[in-house]
Amino acid sequence: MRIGELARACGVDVETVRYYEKQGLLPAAHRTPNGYRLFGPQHAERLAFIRHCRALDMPLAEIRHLIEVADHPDADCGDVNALIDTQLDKVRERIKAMQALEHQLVALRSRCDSQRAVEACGILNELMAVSRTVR
Amino acid sequence: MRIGELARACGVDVETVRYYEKQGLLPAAHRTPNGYRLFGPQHAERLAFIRHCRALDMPLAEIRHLIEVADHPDADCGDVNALIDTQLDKVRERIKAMQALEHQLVALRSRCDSQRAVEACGILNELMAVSRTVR
DNA sequence: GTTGACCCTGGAGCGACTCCAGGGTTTCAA
DNA sequence: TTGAAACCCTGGAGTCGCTCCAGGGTCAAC
Repeated sequence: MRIGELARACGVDVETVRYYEKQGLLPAAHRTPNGYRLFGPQHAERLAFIRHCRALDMPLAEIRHLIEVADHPDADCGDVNALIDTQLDKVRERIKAMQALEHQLVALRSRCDSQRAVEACGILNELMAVSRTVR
Repeated sequence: MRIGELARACGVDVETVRYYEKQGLLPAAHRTPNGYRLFGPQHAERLAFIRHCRALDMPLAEIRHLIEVADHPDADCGDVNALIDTQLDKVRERIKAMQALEHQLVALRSRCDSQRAVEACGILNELMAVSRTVR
């Protein structure tokens, strides 16, 4: 199949497919005589695998690692477990930070609920006041 | 004060201060005869303001907007409210996505808890299986 | 006089794309 | 047969918010 078909099948942008190929995450496609890329089902499978990992917010470097491991069926899978654990830790940390952020924004938002002059805006005053304490 | 002192006072990297100045978020500093930047307390206040907004994960463009609004005390503060609301929506959406991610990763991790050959690794098998359904 | 801490500029690098210019090819219909 | 739309190619620049680097200058203390 051509690049557009592959991209559509996996819900990816055409440019992204080319990017993955350039980065070596996707094996280089065959070419038609006019230079168009030709992909097979194994490309689609790998692309879907990459997208699934990306949906889990793994960086490309880790996905590359995972692919390498998967290509050596005799190796030990401890690496994979560790990788998932690291990823899980990162995600949990980010959730915590985001929730703290949410609380701060809610508190900030409650300082001003009406349309007034900027001078009297509770939000701006709050932001400014915090700045002043740091000075 | 010189750039290092300002940076230390606000817990920012020196490079970051120069970056903000170049981006026009911080007004251009005065210079000593030898070319060193000289900052006043109003610079420190604005830098702290920027950092506080960044801690709330606002993009620099929005902070720039906020600064412009704050510089016109007669304007209406509805913009500020809307900006905070947008920010809050974004953060909440990201929290939801991150939580879904966490669940997926936990489910994935539970598929393999021992050190076995990659071939039998539940995690890799799961990732591959999902890829296959997309094909 | 030399060591170390500080300052300057301009430019490159990060991650994961996304977009663009400037071309060629295929497919379909009028 | 012509022409338009949809597809494909490459190489390179742009995005965001920094961070780092090379290659220099300045200044105070020992």
